[in-house]
Amino acid sequence: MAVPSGPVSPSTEAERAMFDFVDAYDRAYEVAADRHGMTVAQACVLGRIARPRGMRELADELGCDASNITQIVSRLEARELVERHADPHDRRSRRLTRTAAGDELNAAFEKTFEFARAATSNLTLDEQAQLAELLRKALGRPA
Amino acid sequence: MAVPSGPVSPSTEAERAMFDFVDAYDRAYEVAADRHGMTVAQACVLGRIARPRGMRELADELGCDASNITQIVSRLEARELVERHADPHDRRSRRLTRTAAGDELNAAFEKTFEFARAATSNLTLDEQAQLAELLRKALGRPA
DNA sequence: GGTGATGCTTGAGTCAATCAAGCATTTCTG
DNA sequence: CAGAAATGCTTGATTGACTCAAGCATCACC
Repeated sequence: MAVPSGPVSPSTEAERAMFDFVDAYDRAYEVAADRHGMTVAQACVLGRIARPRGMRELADELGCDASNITQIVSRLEARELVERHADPHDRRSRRLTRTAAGDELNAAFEKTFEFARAATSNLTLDEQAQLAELLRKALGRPA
Repeated sequence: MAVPSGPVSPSTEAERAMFDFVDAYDRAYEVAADRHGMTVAQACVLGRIARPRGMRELADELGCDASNITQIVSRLEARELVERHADPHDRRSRRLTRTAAGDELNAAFEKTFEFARAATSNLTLDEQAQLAELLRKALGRPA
């Protein structure tokens, strides 16, 4: 089930458009992950290990418990997509890296998840800039 | 963990803005559900029972197995938020309805999930219309 | 040099989700 | 009309995500 799967009683046309957009994005992400034999959480974690990362770091970024990351990383490690290395500066910490296979799978995933590319390709450059600005403004985080 | 929790190597400013927007939406939804003692899936299902619905119907809409709906509805039913009634026209089928408590909780949830309202309130009416149109166009589903 | 914080893991438990079976009912078809 | 196929839902088994509570090792500080 994509999250949150559709409109929540949107009251305006703009709200409905936002809901539909988010819904389409989430579903596309899920489909892409699945197509590469990953869960959403796994694709999400794998994607973040472009550079060496710590477990804690990822947990904070994703807003979840560290033990959750332990578990997800263990599954990725079992498939030899990521590796846990020792951190030379702190022996409690782990430096996560992607293996070559992990890099490959991640690239394949991103290629499959063409949602954003498709979305932008439906817009002119001007429109893209406009959309970006409006989304930022809507979030209350002006560029 | 919000899904999909952040950018997937976005290559353009517009793509990054979309990612951030979706991420913020998903997180807000999760927080709101949690605040009312529901999971994302539960809030999502509850929200769709504004009018009587069948199990199959919901499963199709959410793109998941019917047995998944059975399970989620059972939890909502245990909390007396929804009820399963017989369908007079098809005795295999169930007509799901919200109880008064279910209506109330759903309303409270929607009030808490102020994401869309907040987002639109950051925009002028003109900008809202523009955003809606751009999102539709990006999705390739012109209004 | 001990005390407390920090980074990670383990174990127990809940929920979401899928698949395979199975039951009851409806619908189609010969 | 009767038998076969399809449909709507549930159950049971299994996997994964997620949380919390504990615990271990290491670091940081006073």
